[in-house]
Amino acid sequence: MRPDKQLTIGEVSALSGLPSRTIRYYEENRVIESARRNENRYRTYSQADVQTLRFVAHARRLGFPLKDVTELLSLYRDRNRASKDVRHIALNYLAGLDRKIADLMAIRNTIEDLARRCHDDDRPECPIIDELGSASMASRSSSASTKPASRRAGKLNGPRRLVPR
Amino acid sequence: MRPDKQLTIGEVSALSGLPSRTIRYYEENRVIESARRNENRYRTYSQADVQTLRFVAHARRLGFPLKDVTELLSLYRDRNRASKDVRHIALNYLAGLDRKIADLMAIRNTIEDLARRCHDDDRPECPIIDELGSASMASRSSSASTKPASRRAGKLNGPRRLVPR
DNA sequence: GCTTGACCTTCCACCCGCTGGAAGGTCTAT
DNA sequence: ATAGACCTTCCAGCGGGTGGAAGGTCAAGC
Repeated sequence: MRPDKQLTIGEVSALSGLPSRTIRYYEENRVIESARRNENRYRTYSQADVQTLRFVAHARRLGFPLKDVTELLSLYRDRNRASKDVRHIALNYLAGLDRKIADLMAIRNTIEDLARRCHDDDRPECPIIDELGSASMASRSSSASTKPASRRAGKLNGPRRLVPR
Repeated sequence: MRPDKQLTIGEVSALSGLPSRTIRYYEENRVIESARRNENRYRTYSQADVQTLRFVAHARRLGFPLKDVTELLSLYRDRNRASKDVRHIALNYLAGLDRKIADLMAIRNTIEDLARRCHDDDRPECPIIDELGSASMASRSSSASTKPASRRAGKLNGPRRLVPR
C-alpha cells in the first residue's frame, strides 16, 4: 500500500476498529482534528490518521474519558512531552477507578448477601424487600461526585417549616 | 404528627432524602405514581408516599436501575409476591455488577502496571503512551453490552473493497 | 446508459439518571 | 406591602455514543 494513499472514513473505520459514526462524533467533539475533504465533500484520511484513531480506540478501550484522550493524544504527538504528565493523567484516572470499584464491591456484597438470604420460593418474605423498605439511612459512597455539599433540602430554615413535627 | 397530614414535595424530599427535582423526574418517568394536586396545583403526598420514596431512594443507593426499581416497588406493595421474583431481579443485577467489576479490575490492573513502569520525570519515554500507540488489539471485555454482533464496518464485501491492500 | 446498492453526507432524536436554569405562580412572616 | 422561600412548567445539558431518515456519489454489472 502506498503510504500516501488517501482513505475514506469507512476504510479508516475498518483499519482502526472505530465505527464511522464514532469517528465523526470524535471530530465534532474536537477529540480529533477535522478531516480534510475531497472534491465530493467526503472526509479523507492518511495512514497517520489511522495511527491516531487506533490510539484513541485503545485509550477508550481502557476507559479513559474523552477529555483525557484528547490530552493523551497531544502528549502522544509531543516529542518533548514529560512522562510525568502522562503518568499524572493515568494516576488521576486510576484513583477514580479505585473509588468506583470500591463502591461497586460494597454494593455487590450487600446484594449478594441479601440474595443469599432470600428463600427463592413462592412465599412473600424476602430480606431484599425488607432491606429496601427499612428506614436504614447509610448514605452514599466515596465516589458520590463531590458536590457543593448539603443543599439537598433547600434552605431548610425559612419562613415555612420544612419537615414538620 | 397526624398520619393523614398532607405533605408538599419539599417536605417529602426532606423526609425521603430525594431532591424535589428527582421526585418530579420519577413521577414523569412513571417510576412512582402521579401525585395528587391540591387547589394550587401543588403536589401533595401522604406518609405512605414517604415510605415509597424511601424505598426508591434505598434501591437507587444500591444502584438498581430505575426499571428494576419500578418492578421492585410493585413487588414491595404486592403482599402475594413470590420472594423468588425479587431474588431474580437481584441476581440479574448482581451478574451485571460482577461483569462490570471484572472489567474495571482488568483495566485498573493494566493502568496500574503501566503507571508503575512510568519514569515520572521530564523524559518523553513512557510505557503508557507506548501501550496506547501500539498496534495491540485486545478486544472489549465481557460487559461490552451484548450487541447484534459484528456490524462494525458495514457489509465489508460490496462492490467497493473496504480496507485496500 | 441505467440500475443497484454500498458507500458517503447532514440533521435530529434517543439512551440513563438526573441536574441546572429560566420564567412565572403562591404562600407565609414581618 | 414586601421579601423570600417555596411551588409550577419547560428546555437544555452531562458522557459517549447509537439509530434513523433524507439525500448525494460512486463503481460494477447488465
